[in-house]
Amino acid sequence: MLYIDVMSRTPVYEQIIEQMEKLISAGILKEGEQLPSVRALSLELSVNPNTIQKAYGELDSKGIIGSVPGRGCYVMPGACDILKSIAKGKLPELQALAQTLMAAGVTREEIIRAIDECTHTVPVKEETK
Amino acid sequence: MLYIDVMSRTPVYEQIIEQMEKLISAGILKEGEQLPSVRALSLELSVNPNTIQKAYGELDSKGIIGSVPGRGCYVMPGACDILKSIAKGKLPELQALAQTLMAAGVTREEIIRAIDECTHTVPVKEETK
Amino acid sequence: MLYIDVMSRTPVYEQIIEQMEKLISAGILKEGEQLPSVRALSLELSVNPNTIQKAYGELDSKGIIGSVPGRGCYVMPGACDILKSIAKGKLPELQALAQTLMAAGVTREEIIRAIDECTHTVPVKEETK
Amino acid sequence: MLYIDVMSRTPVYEQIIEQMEKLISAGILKEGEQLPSVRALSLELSVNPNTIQKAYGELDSKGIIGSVPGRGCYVMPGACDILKSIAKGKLPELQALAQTLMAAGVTREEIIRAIDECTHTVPVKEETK
DNA sequence: GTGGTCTAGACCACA
DNA sequence: GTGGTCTAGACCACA
Repeated sequence: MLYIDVMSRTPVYEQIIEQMEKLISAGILKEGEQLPSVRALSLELSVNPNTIQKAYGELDSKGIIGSVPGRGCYVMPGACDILKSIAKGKLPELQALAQTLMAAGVTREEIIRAIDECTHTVPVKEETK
Repeated sequence: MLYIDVMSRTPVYEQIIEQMEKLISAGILKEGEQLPSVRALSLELSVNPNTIQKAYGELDSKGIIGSVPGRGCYVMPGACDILKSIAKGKLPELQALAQTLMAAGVTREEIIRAIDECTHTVPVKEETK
Repeated sequence: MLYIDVMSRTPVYEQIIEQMEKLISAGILKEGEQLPSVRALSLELSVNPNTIQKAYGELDSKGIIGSVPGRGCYVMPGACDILKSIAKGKLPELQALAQTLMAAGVTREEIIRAIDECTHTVPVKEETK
Repeated sequence: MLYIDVMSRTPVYEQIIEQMEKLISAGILKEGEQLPSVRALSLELSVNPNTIQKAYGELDSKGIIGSVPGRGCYVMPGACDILKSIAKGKLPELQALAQTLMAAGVTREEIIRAIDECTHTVPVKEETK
């Protein structure tokens, strides 16, 4: 269900958070649905339970999942809305990056083209490739 | 000339690198021009000389500045081109961010609007404000 | 009769205790009256019988209900008085909370207003019922 | 500076959080000021560094302190405002408690008296300080 | 020196 | 079985 890149610079617990959030935003993990248990996921990913706990803890404190001792962790109702508004909160970060690039001489068009490239993974119209 | 934010999470040496690079891209520090000495900058910013050394070292290894033992550091000819191509190398990072935002439901238009906002600080045309 | 919130962080058996106690304090379950059986309530709430057992056990050990093996559980005479004195025993908890809030700058008036708000659900004057 | 009650039911890391927050709200730890380091506090309180880390991590994610790797942790500007608004967010909890007490027969007056008792540690009249 | 991440493993309350 | 807390201790980047 999840994939961990041990060599990556981004911490394991963040990789887990990111992937869980994508699964939820994509509707693969639905609101109200139960997540794999800390121990189960720890075994599946060969990662220490504490690391899973940390990831789940952060998702919980964001209000995206609710963790109920003795029963498990669940996707909270409203999780998708929260995720979208958190995402909007990251626009300034993207703005900062864009500004840096443009300060170095990259043009607006080059930036937008890059965004469109990575984004139109799904064909838009007649790609006669 | 430079400003260090001690509370910031980005390491001091990176703050220095970023600002130096902006000064060079903007043509404020011209190619061939001499940089402040490690000691001078360390005093001016109240920062450990090692930290300045590290920033200059990285700029040097990128080929943006050249340091001549005994005489000082100079902006290398071609520095601006290097900076632009490094900037282009950061496009994937921006793509990753954009993808994350769109996965969470932020639209292409919201993203482009954000980029334009932060970017058109310089008046474009008739601002009848 | 009772409602269980599976997503809640307060344990199921405590939810049952709280609601039973409210029913008794409110006089809906009168002293001497019989409670639903462990099995019946377990089915009605889709909850493990052990959990009901635990809730009833705690009510029993507080002296609020009495369980007669083979015949069922009954609200004890004097239950309301016990509940009131237990409630008074929780005043320190409320004091602690109030102190925390005031330490953070919330005023006495804001606190009292909040208490009055949530409390005056029942009309204050002339109950010509 | 801090006191840990090992026998308490409230987790050590929460005791640390609560006390730090009180010190900040009270102005004893001022905004911008540096906190004791993770290791120093861990030694002083005879508590595992991870536990301190967890406490500091939560304060950081609330925006009350900022922790800068390699340099230390600082009280963030605006910390007191955040603490007050968090405190206001706890009013519903206090309302719930008050409702429970009143449902069991405790009167409004008994509750307010309790709050005043614990609260008037500071003399009420003529502070000719 | 500073904070951050992670593993290994114990023990707890709760279901 | 579930999640939560904590210790002991390693290793990392950064100042």
